[in-house]
Amino acid sequence: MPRPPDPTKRRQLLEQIHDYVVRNGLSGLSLRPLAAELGTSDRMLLYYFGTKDRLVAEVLALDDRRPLVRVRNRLDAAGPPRDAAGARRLMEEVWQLLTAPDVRASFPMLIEVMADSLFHPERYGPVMRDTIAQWTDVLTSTLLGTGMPEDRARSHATLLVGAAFGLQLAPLTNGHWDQAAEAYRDLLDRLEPAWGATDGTRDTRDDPR
Amino acid sequence: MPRPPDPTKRRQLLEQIHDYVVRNGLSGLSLRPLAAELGTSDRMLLYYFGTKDRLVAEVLALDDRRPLVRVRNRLDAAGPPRDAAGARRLMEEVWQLLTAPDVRASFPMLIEVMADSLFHPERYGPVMRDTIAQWTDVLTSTLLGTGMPEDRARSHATLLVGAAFGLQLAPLTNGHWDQAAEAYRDLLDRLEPAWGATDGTRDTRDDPR
DNA sequence: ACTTTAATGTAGTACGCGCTACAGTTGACA
DNA sequence: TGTCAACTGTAGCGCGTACTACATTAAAGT
Repeated sequence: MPRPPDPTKRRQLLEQIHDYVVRNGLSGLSLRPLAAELGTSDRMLLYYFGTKDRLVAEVLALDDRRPLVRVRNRLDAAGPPRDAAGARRLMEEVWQLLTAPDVRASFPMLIEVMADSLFHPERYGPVMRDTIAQWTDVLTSTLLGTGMPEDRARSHATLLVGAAFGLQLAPLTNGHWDQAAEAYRDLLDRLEPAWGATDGTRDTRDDPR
Repeated sequence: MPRPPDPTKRRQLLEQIHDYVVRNGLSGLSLRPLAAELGTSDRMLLYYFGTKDRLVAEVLALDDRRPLVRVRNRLDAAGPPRDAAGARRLMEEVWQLLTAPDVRASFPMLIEVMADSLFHPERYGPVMRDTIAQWTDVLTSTLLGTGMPEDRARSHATLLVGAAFGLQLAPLTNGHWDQAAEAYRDLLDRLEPAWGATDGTRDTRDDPR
């Protein structure tokens, strides 16, 4: 009901809520326990955010914590790879970004949101619906920069995104992260052999010819 | 109306509930709307299943509707592939099984359960925790049957499962199923080139097209 | 000093939830 | 036909939920 006149405190609160949600999930989120852990009251949360739905929406819209945004920023910053080795390095960096500790920590929540938006597409609306599509697009355009034909770029991007996503699921349940990383590297090796394989060991520092 | 002691009606009810859950999700499942759509009452559901938790557990344990069980049965029935083409055919059949309409329809629920068990591992306990690990094991042993070295078999299995899973997610949100199928086929082509070509001893990666 | 206004506490409302107590109702069988 | 046990409808309990009405504090502005 009221407008939020103190943006910094609101922002700080929002980040704390984000952390809580990442740790505890979104499906059973309840204002009172949340508020209790933040040392405040449900009354205050509603004061600042008006409604639970709006609160959740804002948590999910915390741009600088969203994996897609990070990946896109990184790819944009790097620009199109100049050679095959550069493409390979970039694809490995995508994996690095997606498996960074905080991104990894937010994956359960991300999956939760995806599952929920499959049943209720209107609920988190544009926030999530096209997440994977966006990833695919970002990767496709990057691959296009390597001179790859478009259909192959799109197919590869679809595969890379799907694999990167699916490969995160297994370790989340059983903790075998190395297997997933190895499988991803294996995929890169075989997907575009011209990119050059790192051949198992990881002494691949950038060697610009 | 009341005729039989139990088991058939209970079973029938259970299958209706399964369908409802597949359509409407599990996170917000509520006995009264569920019962209403089945033309009965919450009272009856609790009469037959005792408690909501037990009801859900039984829904998830409907073995013959679980994708993993189907895949395993199929692979068991087929036995280890006799040649490279057989392996390729089997891997394509895995995809077929995982994208069969009813399996596909149950994917959102499956993802939902996985997300939930990431936050609450005890909730669906052994039902789900090792699902992906089991898939990987099943595929690994199948690939071992082709004479592939163990580490490669495990890596490939991890990759195939991860990709098959991840590739289902994108189309669920945007409906581009052909892209996913194509990407999976692409993966098979490149993962073990020997599968696509004539028998021949499997060789390491080199020139595609 | 007075007024305004943002911030917070207290108590409560209306509702949906899982679940239960109790009272029938029905059908099989003696 | 009467009895018993399986089945089912009705009403409601206790609880947690999002959300609100009202009052109070505290500080800033004039």
